[in-house]
Amino acid sequence: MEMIDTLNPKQREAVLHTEGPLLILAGAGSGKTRVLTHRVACLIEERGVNPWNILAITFTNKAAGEMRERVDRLVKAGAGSVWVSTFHSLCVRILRRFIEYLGYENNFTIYDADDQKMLMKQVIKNLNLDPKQYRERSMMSIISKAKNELIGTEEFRKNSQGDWNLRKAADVYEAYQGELKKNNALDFDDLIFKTVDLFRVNGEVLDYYQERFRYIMVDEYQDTNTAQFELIALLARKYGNLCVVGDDDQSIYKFRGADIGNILNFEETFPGTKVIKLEQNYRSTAHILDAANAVICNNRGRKQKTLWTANEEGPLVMFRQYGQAFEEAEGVIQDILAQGRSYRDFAVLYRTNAQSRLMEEKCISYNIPYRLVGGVNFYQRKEIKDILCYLKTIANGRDDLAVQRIINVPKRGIGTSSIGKIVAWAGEQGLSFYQSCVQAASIPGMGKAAGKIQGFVSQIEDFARRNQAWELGMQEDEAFKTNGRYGLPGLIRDIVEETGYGKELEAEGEEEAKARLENIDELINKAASYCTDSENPNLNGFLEEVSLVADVDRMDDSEDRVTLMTLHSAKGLEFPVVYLSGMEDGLFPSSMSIMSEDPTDIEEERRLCYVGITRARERLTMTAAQMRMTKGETHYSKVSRFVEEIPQELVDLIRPGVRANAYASQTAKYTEKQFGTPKQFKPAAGGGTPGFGREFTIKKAAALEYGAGDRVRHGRFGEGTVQSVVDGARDFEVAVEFDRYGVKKMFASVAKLEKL
DNA sequence: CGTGGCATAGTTTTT
DNA sequence: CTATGCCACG
Repeated sequence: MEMIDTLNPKQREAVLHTEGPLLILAGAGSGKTRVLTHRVACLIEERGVNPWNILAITFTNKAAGEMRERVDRLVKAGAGSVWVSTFHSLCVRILRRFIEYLGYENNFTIYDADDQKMLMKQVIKNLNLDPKQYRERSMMSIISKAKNELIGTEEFRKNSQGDWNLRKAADVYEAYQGELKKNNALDFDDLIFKTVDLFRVNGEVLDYYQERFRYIMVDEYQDTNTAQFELIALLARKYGNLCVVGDDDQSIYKFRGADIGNILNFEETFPGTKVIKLEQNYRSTAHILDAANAVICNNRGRKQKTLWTANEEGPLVMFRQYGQAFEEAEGVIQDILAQGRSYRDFAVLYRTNAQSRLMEEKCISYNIPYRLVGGVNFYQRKEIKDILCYLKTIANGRDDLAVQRIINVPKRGIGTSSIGKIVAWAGEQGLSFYQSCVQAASIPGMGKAAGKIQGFVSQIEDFARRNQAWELGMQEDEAFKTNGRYGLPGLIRDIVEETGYGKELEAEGEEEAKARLENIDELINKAASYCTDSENPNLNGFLEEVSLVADVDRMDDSEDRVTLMTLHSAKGLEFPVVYLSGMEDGLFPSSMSIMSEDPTDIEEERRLCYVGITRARERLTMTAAQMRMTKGETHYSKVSRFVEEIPQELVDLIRPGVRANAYASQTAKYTEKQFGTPKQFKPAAGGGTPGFGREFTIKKAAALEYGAGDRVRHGRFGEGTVQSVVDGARDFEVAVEFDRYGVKKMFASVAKLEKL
């Protein structure tokens, strides 16, 4: 396994430790994906593990895709059998096979946040609760929290004794689950919850998957919630080969139920755990990393570790404060233009999606191509949801929500009163909404609307017939697969045309309608590529794939564009040049976290800041505005406390009325007096080696003039004693105990140590 | 039954 | 400020 030579000792250790529980604490940019992929390779090629028995879990499809690709490249045979998947798609696959044990049908549909909201609204209405007092939002978050904690309806009710409000919430929870079940639907949290449920209820199914997944790896472990933890723990219980990779400093999803305790207590939970820390960062310049460390070390309750790098110092971190928020946006955009590098090298990050607007406007006015991640998800757009609801109705008439959404879109003259009658009839007869539609003629008092409803039903039936013909035909005939005759794209086109949906949009004639039609075209393209890429394309498979995509997943980096996104979306990504905008107290950290009684709320924000800083490879600029409009009011804010936490000497700062560190213009240079020998910072050429962090050119010396025990001097860390010298493949790796900075490891050629 | 106008609430972050 | 939702009128 020659590729092992390219790993550093710690990485190598992590790769070779294949048996038993393993916790890899991987700092930002320390090459964890590399370790994971090599570990898979090691399992298969060195340990003789059947690829079929390996499971790698990630949080996003994008991460899963990247890992899949790299495993395929690394492993010659059998890589395809390794199961690389997100938590959610793993669970969907399991549930599609075995959910009948829980009383659902295996063609269940998956509800997204919008669907949940609609359903919740109905539930609150049905229970005759005051919608002012019981908001969908807060009810949903209570239920979501419960599910993430694996608290089912009965247990929730038990816990709610004594608290009137909680008892009401228990009613809502129960009714909500009842509706979901009636619709044969699961929400996102259910996917995990029900899978754990399944494993607990049915020992055979659990055993089957325990046998199947003898080696389990989990990425971004710090962001797992209780349900996910339990899922993994159950699966790993039999063989105990569980390897988790994470960084407690990058835990940023507490609001979604992520429990940082899962990583902090891993060693206690899994006795005999081997812990390996990856502390060498290959991504960022020393200045960027120092800034990140300076910020994060203000947090308590973290695993002690210090990220270090052998990379160049790089330019100072820049901080710019502007007057108005639009001036901030303007400043960022002009800075981007002034650097004259590829647009794809830049990312502008912010705390809240609302901030994207100003940046977008400036990009448009300066004609800068940009890619917006997040905000309104493609699949949440009205027209896309409409079409998808047609498809859902065709696939599974039991999804009442979907049917109700489209029954009068486009206008068929079926109004709220008719729909009310259908719902009532369905309730009386114990039918689904759609079944009730089928019987429209027998519903009392329906009148003229009955014919219209029947028209709708026969249209759906017609589509369903065509789809069935395609799905059956496809299995016998390869040509069907590639949309040669009909297929999914054809079905969507027919829906748009035959229902009059397209006509209705065209009739509007507005700019917006045109954009909608284009979006539908994009959906058709998506369907076409699904049909070609998928082994066994079918309608349900398509709906499933579509319901599990996040926005980052769709981020294609082939085009040369500036990336705009939230700090949360940026996790796991890296860019040569990063802007952290809106560095204002009250915005980042958010006022919620500042007001909060719980001091760990601020710590979560700080971790978010740490994530943001460590996305940058070469150049980091933080910006803030003194004034910003929110809810129609101008707010004045102070500079974010996180900025203040960065030592002054690391920052090139400009703010109205204040100057420090002799402003050094766009191409930062840095002051000799502070850092000793100035180094020429040369940004590596854009689009370098894909995937793994940038490394600056290293020339290995033939031999070193110093050895263990010698006193040496370093440009930045001062004097120290050499602890060890390891002759690595590419360079000597030297560990030095500095008098003032503690132990640091570094590459000899980069560190340029001077023997005393 | 559909539309247009007005009132109100809302901002964290998302698989 | 903006998006959504509700109500009243045609």
